[in-house]
Amino acid sequence: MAEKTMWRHMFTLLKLAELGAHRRTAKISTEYLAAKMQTSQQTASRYLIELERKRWITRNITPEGCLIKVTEEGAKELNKLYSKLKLIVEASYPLSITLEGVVFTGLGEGAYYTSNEHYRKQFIEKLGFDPYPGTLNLKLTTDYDIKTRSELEAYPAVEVEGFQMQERSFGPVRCYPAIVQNTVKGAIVTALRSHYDNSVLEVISPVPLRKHLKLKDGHKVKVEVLTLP
Amino acid sequence: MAEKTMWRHMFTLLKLAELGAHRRTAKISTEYLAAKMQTSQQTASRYLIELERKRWITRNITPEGCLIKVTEEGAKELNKLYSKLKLIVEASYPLSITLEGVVFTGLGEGAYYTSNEHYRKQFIEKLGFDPYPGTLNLKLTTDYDIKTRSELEAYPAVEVEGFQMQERSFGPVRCYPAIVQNTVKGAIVTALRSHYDNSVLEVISPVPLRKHLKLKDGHKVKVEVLTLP
DNA sequence: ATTACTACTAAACGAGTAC
DNA sequence: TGTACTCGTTTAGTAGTAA
Repeated sequence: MAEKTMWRHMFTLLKLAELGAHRRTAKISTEYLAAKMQTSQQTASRYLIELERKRWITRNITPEGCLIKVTEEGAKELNKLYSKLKLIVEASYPLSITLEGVVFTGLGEGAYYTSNEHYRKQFIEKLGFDPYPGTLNLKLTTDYDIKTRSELEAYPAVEVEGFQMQERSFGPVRCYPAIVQNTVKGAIVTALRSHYDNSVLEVISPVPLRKHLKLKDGHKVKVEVLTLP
Repeated sequence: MAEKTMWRHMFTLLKLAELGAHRRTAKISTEYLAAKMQTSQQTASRYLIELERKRWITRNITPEGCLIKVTEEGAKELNKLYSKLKLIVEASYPLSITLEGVVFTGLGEGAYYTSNEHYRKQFIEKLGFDPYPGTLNLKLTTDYDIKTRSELEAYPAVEVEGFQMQERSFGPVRCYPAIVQNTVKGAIVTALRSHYDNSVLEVISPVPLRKHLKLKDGHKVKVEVLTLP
């Protein structure tokens, strides 16, 4: 999903696969491919050269046309696209939801909870990272964000179990993996405390988010919440 | 699968769906989309305008961004791509195989068989067309084509049953829907007669292929054989 | 903040053609 | 036949900016 040419290449690969070059060698001339792709012979030729460079196909050029086979790597690309589409088409909830909120300073209890060994152990195991002590608090301001956040509650989450410690009881926590400001890995946690209503988002991350993203109170932050494992 | 811009649009639609605009309304600014697509804000804006024109999405432009939802029509496009990929990725044999052969004149028995009511009835029912009397005979000349044709035998075919008529017995026929010269609908039929070996391809079609495609003996013809229903 | 226009630059395309 | 090069043309992409 990297370069810009990716989609032309993906399209070409798909066409070649349709024409029988997936899992077997097919004889496909540049002109034939061009007709199937509704482009010129020259362009089809260029595409094949590019795909060969990318190692998505192997070619054996003969006087009657190219013997083309999609490589393992090429097949992997088709599979990746297929999986992505499968999730989108078959899932009943979106793959990701982006929320935006304004940074504010909380009561400082986040550090206590994220440092708690019972929670921490589960975060590491279930989210794949050791949370930096503390949570980043975001206030959702628009109706859209508040509405969207409440939609989120219905989607499956990573469940972190509660526990009893001495005479205090710690409730269960629902987490969603998330990407903060399109760059930093983290998660949003809900019901960690009951102090805040659902116009507040609490974000944890392996790195200190405020320092790392140079955030101050009042800054706007985008969080892309991922709903599927 | 028509225009050239199709793939840019498909890519954009897929991204929007990933960002949550599938089956729900998502707030996605042109700048955010641009970052996700690794392009400029202006280009993302253009894409959205184009998608809206195509009615693949609906937009509600607000000062904080666009409220975007993929339309029914857009969802249908995603589904189409998904189905196509599903066939390619999950099927154990290719979707189509293209063979090339040289026109030659047979013994003229094809007309007798294709006109036979027992066969004809089944062709109409199972292939969806009433065959023009006669078959187009193609001689496969290259090793590639002969080898590919024999691969074909292993793939599921449309089975036309044999029958007894008076004292003669007519054998079963295996058919594969096909597209002749990239334009004309038809089918290849095997075992209609045992006179020819597997370096010969017999093609039937609702139209008179020789006349329709202005074919003479010795002309090369490409037949795209479809392996799936 | 946004979106999207205009004017320009960069890239892709395809006709002609060599091999 | 084939493929793929050069090169002029067309189209896509972006910077600047208005609304």
